[in-house]
Amino acid sequence: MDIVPAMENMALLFQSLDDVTRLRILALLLEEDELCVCYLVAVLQLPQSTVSRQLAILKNAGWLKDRREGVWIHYSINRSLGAIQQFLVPVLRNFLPATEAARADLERLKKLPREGAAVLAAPR
Amino acid sequence: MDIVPAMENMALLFQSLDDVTRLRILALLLEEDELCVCYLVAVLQLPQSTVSRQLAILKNAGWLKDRREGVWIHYSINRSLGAIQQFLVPVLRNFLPATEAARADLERLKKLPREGAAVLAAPR
DNA sequence: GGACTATATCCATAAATGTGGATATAGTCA
DNA sequence: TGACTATATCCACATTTATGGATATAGTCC
Repeated sequence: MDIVPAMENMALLFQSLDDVTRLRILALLLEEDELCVCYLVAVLQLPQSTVSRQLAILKNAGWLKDRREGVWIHYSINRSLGAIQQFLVPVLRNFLPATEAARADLERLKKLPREGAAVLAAPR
Repeated sequence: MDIVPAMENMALLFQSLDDVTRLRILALLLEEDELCVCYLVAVLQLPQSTVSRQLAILKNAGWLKDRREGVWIHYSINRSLGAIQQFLVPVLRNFLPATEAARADLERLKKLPREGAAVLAAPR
């Protein structure tokens, strides 16, 4: 990783945003501080393997950070983003929440039991 | 095309930026008002079919505009960009020219005979 | 019309990417 | 230890995308 991002890295960064599932995840995490994978699976209504893979891609691209708490792994927006990403966050904040997909996801999230409560048969 | 861009369209927009060749073209056209395909082929040092195809993708994504002048077709940045693209242009302006690839391309462009002159056996 | 050139499109192929079920890993609780 | 759960990773498959040579299209000049 150089000081000046190479063009190749810029392309990879944009590539990390070219998938609807990834954008849906980012839209959710721009609103909610932190979400565990099981919440995301419930909200996105996609197979767990799919969600997990896309989370890994976003984390790998530097967008996300994860934190383990027992069995759960919570994902959140990385606070120390790269230079380009810092420019892109306002773009995402401006346009993602206005999309129908993001609106529907947030709606679904609000209907779920709050953090700490069991979502999908969480450990007692 | 809705007033509010759908998430799918956002993904497609980012996808149009996920290729190094396309970023190189945009970097050039952010500096130079207009360039014909033959110039781009000479500067990018790629097969004409490859350049032409990527130009079509950028044009289709709304980034570029083309103008025919005889046999030549000149491409330039579309001045009426979509809302998201208007946000993205400053990002591109900030980061693309600093890359080594863009610097080398501009260098190569400066060494070519100026517009109006023949580049590669242009018609007399 | 014929020769020539710039550009777009076609085509077959190779490489990359997404998908979701199955499996592996790791933590919790009794 | 054993049962259970959350998450990551594996795998086979389908889809998409990029590539560049070949060909088609269209304009220019004689």
